[in-house]
Amino acid sequence: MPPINEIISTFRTKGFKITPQRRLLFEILFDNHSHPSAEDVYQSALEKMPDISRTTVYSTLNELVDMGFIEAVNGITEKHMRFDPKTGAHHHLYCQGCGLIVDIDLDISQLDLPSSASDDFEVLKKQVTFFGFCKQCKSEI
Amino acid sequence: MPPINEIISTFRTKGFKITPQRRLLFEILFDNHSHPSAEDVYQSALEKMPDISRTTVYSTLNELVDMGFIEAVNGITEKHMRFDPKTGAHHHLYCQGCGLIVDIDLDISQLDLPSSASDDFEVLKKQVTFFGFCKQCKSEI
DNA sequence: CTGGTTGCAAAACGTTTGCAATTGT
DNA sequence: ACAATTGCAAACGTTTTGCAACCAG
Repeated sequence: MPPINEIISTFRTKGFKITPQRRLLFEILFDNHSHPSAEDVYQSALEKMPDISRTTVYSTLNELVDMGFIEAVNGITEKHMRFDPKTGAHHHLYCQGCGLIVDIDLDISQLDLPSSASDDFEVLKKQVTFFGFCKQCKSEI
Repeated sequence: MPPINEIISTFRTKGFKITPQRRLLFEILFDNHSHPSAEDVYQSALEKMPDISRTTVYSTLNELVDMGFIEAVNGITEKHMRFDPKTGAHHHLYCQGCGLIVDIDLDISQLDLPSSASDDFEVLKKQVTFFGFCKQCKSEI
């Protein structure tokens, strides 16, 4: 996710308006590495703006995804979507106990599809997910 | 997913009964590499058993997952869950156009968490997903 | 001013649950 | 016979939508 000023200019360029709600949501997401769900973002927003609605949170998240400023996290099986302001190539570690997601930088440029599959498929992105348990969850089993 | 006989014995051993519905669902899933959703399985089942209910499909899928005979596919972000009768370590290729999922056998034993992360985390499984477009979807863009 | 935005309530979606009737063993 | 299973309908949690009032530019 780029600096908030850049997001604001892009929104204005596209004819979107900058409301206090959107400004707050940009701030909540900027540099946020917790991979929050929409509900998490809504709860954070409520602290500073008690009248904000879920509708606004969902629609702003969708706008940010459409513009490529944030991404939905792939690779985990949860009932709700989680969002990631880190948009470059990276990977994730996922704790199956508490749902913790940690960004992992790892070079997998060597890793490629077997040629049998790659002839028929154009790969745009490849991503590794590590599943397991964090220190705390491990100790609670 | 092991032979259907083996699944049936395990069900019986656990005190579960073998109904025509369950038998049909086992057959639909056995050696099925299409990574179907619950709805896909339900639609297939309807063809042979027009009165089967979604409830039965969902509960049988859950039982099979609990017993480890099938797995939920992780690595992709779709609104519905997809199931995989192939349960050993393997990877997936996912077409963002049509939702095609193809099993990929790939050795990633060399691929590990950076030590910074691995100290605090017990990795049980690591999985690669290749995102992109299949031949057909590529040509339709 | 005026079109984009908000927030409410209601709908949509996949999935789960409570329960009475039915069935496998 | 008796517990397990089925199928219906209703509930669930997350996300989307229709719409009237509101507000940023």
